[in-house]
Amino acid sequence: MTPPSGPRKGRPRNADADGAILAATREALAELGWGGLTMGDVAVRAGVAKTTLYRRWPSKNELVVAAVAEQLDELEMADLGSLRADIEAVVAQFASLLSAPETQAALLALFAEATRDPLLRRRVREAIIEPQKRLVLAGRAAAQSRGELPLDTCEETASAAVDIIFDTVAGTVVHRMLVSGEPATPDWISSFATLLLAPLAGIGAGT
Amino acid sequence: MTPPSGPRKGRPRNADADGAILAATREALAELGWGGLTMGDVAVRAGVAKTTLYRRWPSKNELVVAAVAEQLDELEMADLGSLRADIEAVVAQFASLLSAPETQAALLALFAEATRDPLLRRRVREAIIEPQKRLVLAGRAAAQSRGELPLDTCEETASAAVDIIFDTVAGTVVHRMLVSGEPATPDWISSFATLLLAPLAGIGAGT
DNA sequence: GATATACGCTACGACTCGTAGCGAAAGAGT
DNA sequence: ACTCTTTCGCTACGAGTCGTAGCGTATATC
Repeated sequence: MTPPSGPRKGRPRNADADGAILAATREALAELGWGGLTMGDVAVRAGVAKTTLYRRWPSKNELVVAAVAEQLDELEMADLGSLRADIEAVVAQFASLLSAPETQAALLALFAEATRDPLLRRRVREAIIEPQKRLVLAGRAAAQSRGELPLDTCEETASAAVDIIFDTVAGTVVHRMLVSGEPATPDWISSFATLLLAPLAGIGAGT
Repeated sequence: MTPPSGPRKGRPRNADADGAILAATREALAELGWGGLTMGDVAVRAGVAKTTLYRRWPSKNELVVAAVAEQLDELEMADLGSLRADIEAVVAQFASLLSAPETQAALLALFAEATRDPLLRRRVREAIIEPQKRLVLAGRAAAQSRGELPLDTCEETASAAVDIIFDTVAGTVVHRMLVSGEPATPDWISSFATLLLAPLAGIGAGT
């Protein structure tokens, strides 16, 4: 995407431009959608020439992948001392991110294009989806160290559990906020955490 | 969309064309994505002139809404005698529909465009999302009549429950199949049903 | 028949993608 | 100080698309 290591000779790239372009991309995507997003418009918003965009990213697809990936890297898993609190915190954080119109349109538009372009789909998985599974792994590990969850007995089972938990959390929150368009209120988050904890914590362990 | 009631005079519309156009739209959307979908291509696939498309739908957006809505109306809630079986059946049905590339690209592309266009979003909610909540309502009613679930005590609570269940089921399945790209195997469906049943059925009722 | 609509075809203006060429700017190496 | 290399902004271009308009023709009702 960007040159592996900064070029040694010649005029250096404007360091501020990358951030400005990615922010402009998310902004434009939110207002205009994938179909309405034009490279010329992004260039004007970012205050650079259109050729500068193509000098740094090879196509619209790659530009949008970068713009969305940058946004989602903000997520963090807190350790608040209980599994329920951790779940509610990360869901709230995720929901807060998804409540920004920039992120909404950007994420969905990208997923949509990815269904047709296998290469883009791979890039989305690598750059956006897989990195976020770290949240589930961190939350599980913390809960296990606190004795809230049993330790893993089988590597394969544990991996499958991480996948299904990730699908459920990400999918449900995304669906509620982006498709149904309902906000994730504290009450809703609490209900959802209860739903998640029941099968995880076993009989009598939830609160 | 189509004239409120058939015109009384003049040449009637070709009745077969509507179906052919909608099918061609889904097919083209699957192959080319939202960005690659062209009205001219759809017209060729359907064997009609481009002007015929615009005579029946005012824009690409409206055409795709109609194409996807038609596809999702196929879903039905079976009554198999137990809540678990009903859930697994409807999830499998939903997953089967979403495994078709036509539906995948169509749904996501539409959701993405809907995030920017409030009017389109309303049309999507009315024509696609809300009608499917009937599945949750039917499943709950059947389970209540079998004594598997308690009867509703509060109208408002029941409505919120329907919403959260719908978000969770639709969101998780959509996310797994469309975003992660993993198939919904019988094992996965069974695990997911367990996850859903735990909070619903209370202690000791699941299997 | 007269009327009214749908149909297929072709052409059109406005717009976007991604590329190419230009002169100028801003650094690194000698 | 001078050269070399890369980036920058600008303008223009070919190919392709959207959505519309006009034409002649087909197929129905009154």
